[in-house]
Amino acid sequence: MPRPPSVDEDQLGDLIAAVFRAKGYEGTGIGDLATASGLQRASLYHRFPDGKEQMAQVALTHVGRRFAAILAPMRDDPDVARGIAETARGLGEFYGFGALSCVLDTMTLAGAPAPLRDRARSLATAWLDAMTDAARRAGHRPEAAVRAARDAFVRVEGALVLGRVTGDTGVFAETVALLPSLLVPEDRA
Amino acid sequence: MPRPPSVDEDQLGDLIAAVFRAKGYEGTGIGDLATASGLQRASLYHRFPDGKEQMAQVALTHVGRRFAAILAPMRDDPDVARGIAETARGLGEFYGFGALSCVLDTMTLAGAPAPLRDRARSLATAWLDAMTDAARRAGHRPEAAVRAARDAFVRVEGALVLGRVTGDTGVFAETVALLPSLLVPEDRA
DNA sequence: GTCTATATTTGGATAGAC
DNA sequence: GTCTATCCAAATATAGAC
Repeated sequence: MPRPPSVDEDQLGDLIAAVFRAKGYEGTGIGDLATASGLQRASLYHRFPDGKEQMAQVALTHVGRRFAAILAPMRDDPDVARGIAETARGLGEFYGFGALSCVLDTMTLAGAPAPLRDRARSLATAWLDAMTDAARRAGHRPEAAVRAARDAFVRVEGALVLGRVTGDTGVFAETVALLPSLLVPEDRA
Repeated sequence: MPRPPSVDEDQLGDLIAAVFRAKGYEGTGIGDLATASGLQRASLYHRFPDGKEQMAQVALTHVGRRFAAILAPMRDDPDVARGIAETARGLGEFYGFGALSCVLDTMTLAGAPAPLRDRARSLATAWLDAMTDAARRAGHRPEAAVRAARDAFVRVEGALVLGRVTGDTGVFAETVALLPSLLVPEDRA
């Protein structure tokens, strides 16, 4: 009878994604993934026959699923402002309140395989589109909504870099707390 | 008689820094640096006997010098607002108008040697301090100056990530153009 | 499906001639 | 100071037993 996996697909995706997002594509070794997952390297190749690049794709897929869940309130809550606030909380938690990095940053350095970079771009676009749409529904004009979403993206990514470089996670915390005021117009907050 | 170097110290620092900033520490190979510099790998080891980590330190030192020059107007110009505007232009150019990455981002991923991360932090601190000081002299109160500087840092770094991930460099251009209004109080602009 | 053991390639680093 | 040639360790990937 088939042997059950020692870690299920989703757990494995989570563990792998954590390594890639901290160390980037080239900085991540199969040994790092083995250590993080509790599997031997050969077992990882059994799960992902196409090797490291496939493992990285799995990491991005996992992040995409996590992100979709985080963005859901902003997209679905009839009270858009409340949904945005809930999504902001989710983002804060997802990024370890400023202590973690973003795969969109760390996995897109020059040297990463083009398919990975493409996938990262589509993740970024999905996130930006979701914020733009929410800002629009919250009362922003189309142009202002696009700008607000870009601004939110820029501030989150920049605050994560600041946190990693200086060790100060406070700016990220403030940034996340500020997100609703960015995406919801003054007079609708 | 001693043979003159085929590339001088500063040129070499520039070429090496360009590779590290694009590919990060682990993503950069000695072969990449050799290709970029036109030297053989062994020649790089002659220049930098302590190997890759020393080469990365040289890259950071070079970036530190470039940065000092870019920050000079903001620090020295008696007309602070004018100096800030000039520094902003310098930053825009240094980052290839949004097409390049920042070493503070790419060289600080988990896995980079601690001394490198320390050096990157001190570079970031110097930049933040310079902006804080300028904002203070431009008329901001101490607390507001600190916040303005952090905001400027966050926006620049975030816009560079956005540019790398989505290919859209326009946001970085806008960000740089906006820097003076961030660092100079409304009523002093 | 996971493991131990191993093959193969890459990459950091060195030796020594010129 | 730069080069060719080489060493050696690390990393990706594979083979085959359980």
